[in-house]
Amino acid sequence: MNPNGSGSIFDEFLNANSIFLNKEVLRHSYTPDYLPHRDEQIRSIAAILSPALRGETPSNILIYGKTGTGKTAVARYVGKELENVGRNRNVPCHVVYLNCEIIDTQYRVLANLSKYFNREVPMTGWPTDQVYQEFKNAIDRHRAVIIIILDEIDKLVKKGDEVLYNLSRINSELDNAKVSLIGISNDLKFTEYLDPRVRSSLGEEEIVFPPYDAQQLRDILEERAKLGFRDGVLEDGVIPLCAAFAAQEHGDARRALDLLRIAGELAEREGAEKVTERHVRLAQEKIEIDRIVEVIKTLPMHSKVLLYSVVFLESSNVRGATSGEVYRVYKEICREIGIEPLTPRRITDLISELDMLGIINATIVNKGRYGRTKEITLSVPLESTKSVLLSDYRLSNLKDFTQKLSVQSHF
DNA sequence: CCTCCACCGGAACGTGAGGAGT
DNA sequence: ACTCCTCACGTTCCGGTGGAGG
Repeated sequence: MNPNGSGSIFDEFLNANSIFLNKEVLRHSYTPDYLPHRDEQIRSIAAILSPALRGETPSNILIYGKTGTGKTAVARYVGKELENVGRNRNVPCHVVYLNCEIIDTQYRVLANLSKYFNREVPMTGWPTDQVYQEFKNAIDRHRAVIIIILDEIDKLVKKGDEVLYNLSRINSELDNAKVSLIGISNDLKFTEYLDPRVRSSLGEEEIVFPPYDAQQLRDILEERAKLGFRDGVLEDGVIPLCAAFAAQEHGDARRALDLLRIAGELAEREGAEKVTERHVRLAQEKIEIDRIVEVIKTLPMHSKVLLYSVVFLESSNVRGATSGEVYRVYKEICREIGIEPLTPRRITDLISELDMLGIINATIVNKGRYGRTKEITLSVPLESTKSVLLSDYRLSNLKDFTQKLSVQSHF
């Protein structure tokens, strides 16, 4: 027994009557066995891939759809099934999944593919064509159909379409193996940047995933909730509310699942018996705040200083400061932390950027005789914004600055 | 009705980093 | 190793603007 008089400090959190049965199924990385409202897409992908089971090369496929429309889940699901059936029928099919957001260069794609077929390739160092050769040798030893799923393929294209060109014509250089590609993109127009030959080869078949509506999102959540939560811990309104919030967010199932999971986590942390609509609203708020914090954290330094100027003015009870006022404070802060201020022209652009991001609100107002300017207000919570900004080491010594000037402003 | 404030925002240009080609 | 090109970020310059006050 520890000095606190209980077993372990984790006991309280390991308590048996947890709300969750299995939290993993509520993550969007989980591939469920049943995907509601995607039968049509599953069927068409299966139909396109079915030649693989006769040892023939399936057409390449491009899958489009916004985030959280089930593209990845469907592709992986069909891939898994194909491998299973192939194994039973003794027709070897390999499905390789690559996320191009992480694996985003030609070299890394080829190195990862080689690794999948047990060819160790150093993460860096070899000439690209040697890795390509290595990969071809690795797969061509056996008679097999290989499906390569390239998720977020648009990220790959930004760095040049050479990989896609090579992969799409690899079949003509192979004797035994057959390769076909599934590209997944949430950008409908990304093929515009492609070489026409790659475009036509890659887009032999195109499938669009429409967004889910609120009712469909409810079905999806019900399905996962059965596996993820204990019986009866969800109040009636919880799932519909999650679905409604996510439906506003262009029918994003990922968002809906996040909401449900986070609502559950919040309830659990409170020690509540049930997940209520209030928890869902709190979860919605938390997701929004997390997003803002992330955006602010990754802002360039001058934008941070600029935002801090707005924060400073608002904490001195100046709401709707003009660009001129904000700029003067900004210059002052720059001097305080020893950096060169940018010109007003540049600041105008940075203000517009912050406006676009929804962090501040800038509206043009005419004050007649007294000119024409933008009135700037903060549209995110003041205190949390301030603390995020101050957590940047370059701004950290502004804590005193706030006090110094806010004392002055009392005059 | 005219002026003129205090800024907006377009255009052109400069600069350094990073990638591709050779 | 070298040049060339592109791109993001900034600056300089400047024409434009809606309405309070004269």
